[in-house]
Amino acid sequence: MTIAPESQDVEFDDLRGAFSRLRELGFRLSSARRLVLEALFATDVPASAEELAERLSSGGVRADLASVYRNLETLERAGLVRHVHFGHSRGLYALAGGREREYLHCERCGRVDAIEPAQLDEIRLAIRQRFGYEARFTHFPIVGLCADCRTTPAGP
Amino acid sequence: MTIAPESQDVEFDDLRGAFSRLRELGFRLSSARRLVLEALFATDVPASAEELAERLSSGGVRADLASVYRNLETLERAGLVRHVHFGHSRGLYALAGGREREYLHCERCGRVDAIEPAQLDEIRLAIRQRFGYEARFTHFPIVGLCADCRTTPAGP
DNA sequence: ACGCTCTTGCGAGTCGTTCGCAGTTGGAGC
DNA sequence: GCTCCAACTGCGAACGACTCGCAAGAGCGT
Repeated sequence: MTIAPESQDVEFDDLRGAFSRLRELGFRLSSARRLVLEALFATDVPASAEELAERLSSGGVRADLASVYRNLETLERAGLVRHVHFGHSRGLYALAGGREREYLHCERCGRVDAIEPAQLDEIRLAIRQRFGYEARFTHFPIVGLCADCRTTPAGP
Repeated sequence: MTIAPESQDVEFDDLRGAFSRLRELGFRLSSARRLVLEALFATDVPASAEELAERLSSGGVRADLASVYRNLETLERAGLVRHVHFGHSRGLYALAGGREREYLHCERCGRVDAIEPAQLDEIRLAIRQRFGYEARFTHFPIVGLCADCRTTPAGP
């Protein structure tokens, strides 16, 4: 999968905004869809499809994993959601729009820093000037050694 | 998978160097192993495990895909090989050491630029100063829009 | 309230990668 | 050069993370 058709950058700051954005694009606001969005608005930590499915079904709503995947794909096309990969882990889903973050990941200790896109603008600019690319660290994080691991002698 | 135990950065510039590095670490130089390394030295384009397996068997050597994976893992532990991911594609393997490259990937047109690590040092420095991370774009590339795609109106 | 379509649950399938195991082989030591 | 044994191999089966096909169900414009 690459990034989907409709997914221009969208701004929205709350559930309502996300809902109406969905409708604008002609998608239905099924209850599963609504609940997935609510679950994502309720946390700042990216969640896997499985976690989201569990959250829904523990909230009393039947939630088939395949449907959760289909819904996440829809939400991603609508520009409301994004997913990230850390290492070789499964995809983790988080809100896009005003809630979008970019990530730094330490490959030694597993630490993840979620940062506001604006904080990366300087680096984005340097990359653009040197290589012509407008970079985004949303799907793949910036990977490396964090300050602690960098200064600690390589353990096993 | 994260990065493996022995895989400190290693320098080596030819097959011999790679062979002796392997032996130093107590790994055997099986013919399959030798051929995988030869195949990687013969190209600059990262190759999938399957492609490597085919290359071996078309060279007359039986090459089970599972063994190729195991060998690539060994070579990766030895610091001789790395693998990259572009988008959601399978892992692609390439030489490390003096032949190591870092990557830029356009998420719109699929273009990949392989660049010498030194060319990224300025950006690496900026990231380290701001966030403390020593970044490496070897496992995950820098993802974004290349200059062409950036200036072309979004097509479908 | 109706009906067209979009969505859903379920079961089965795919793809890339890994595992278990029994047989094979590289290479250190003689 | 031969022996021996841990390291390696092929094979088949398993794995996790998705994805698909289909028949049944549910939004929502009218």
